Amino acid sequence: MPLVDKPQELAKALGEEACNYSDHRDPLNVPNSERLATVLSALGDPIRLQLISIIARAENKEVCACSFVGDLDRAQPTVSHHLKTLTKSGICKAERRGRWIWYSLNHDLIQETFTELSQILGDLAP
Amino acid sequence: MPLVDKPQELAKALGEEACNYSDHRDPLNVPNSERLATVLSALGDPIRLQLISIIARAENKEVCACSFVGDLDRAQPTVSHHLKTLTKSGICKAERRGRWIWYSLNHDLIQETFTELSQILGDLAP
DNA sequence: CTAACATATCGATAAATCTGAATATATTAA
DNA sequence: TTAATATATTCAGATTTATCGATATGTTAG
Repeated sequence: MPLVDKPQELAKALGEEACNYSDHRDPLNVPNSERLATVLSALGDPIRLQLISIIARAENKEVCACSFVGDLDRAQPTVSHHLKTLTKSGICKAERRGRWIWYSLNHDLIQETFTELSQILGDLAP
Repeated sequence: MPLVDKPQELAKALGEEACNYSDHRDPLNVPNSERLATVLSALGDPIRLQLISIIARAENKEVCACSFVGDLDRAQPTVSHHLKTLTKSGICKAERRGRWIWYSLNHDLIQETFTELSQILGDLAP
């Protein structure tokens, strides 16, 4: 942290090339950054990305939990743990039908997350 | 994990409503899921999202490291740690100029990540 | 060279996360 | 009700991550 309030002005006064230290007003606020981070960190795991990919490729866009375990090199409680992370973050919806529980993607949340990230990043997002 | 190979066929044979257990071929492969997860988990932290937002909003799309510390409620080594995470994941580029180090966003990587996620998710991405 | 500054790294601690064996819960079939 | 099945939860250990004080490194000014 600079020891003077506005080092760039001091530097200019001294004829130096200075950093562009400036007040960054309205940066992404803390609640929004935390909400977004919850979704993005839920996406940021290889097993969870594979789970999501399996759901997205499924015929009816929903997959029975029993179907995941064989495909992912993880034990059943681990898969269940990751499904819970996805559900808690809002990325997945879980619906019990009889003995089985079906997982599907929450399109709206994912869409919103993409949009918000695009806005934060400015013109570089798709 | 089902104890029979194809529980849905067994169930149909028995006249039950069964889950749609099926082989999910070519799911997102492990190396790709790990590469994507690295970028997404780097994005999935409130402090790092704020860092990114500050860079994206900066006049020249680059920010001197000295400028972050005052804005984020974290000590200098913590900010440096997060900047390293962003740099190692490829999201940020760091360039030293004189005494200062300037951080900018790697537009290409972010663009590619968005695109890959969109492909995985099918038609629900922007 | 020395001092001042900007930033990174080290080291230690606390907290969070991943993993799976064992077990509990919920549902259905018999 | 009992057995079988599908899934979640509990628990514990291992690994990773976040945090920051202290310190090291690199740069510039004098």
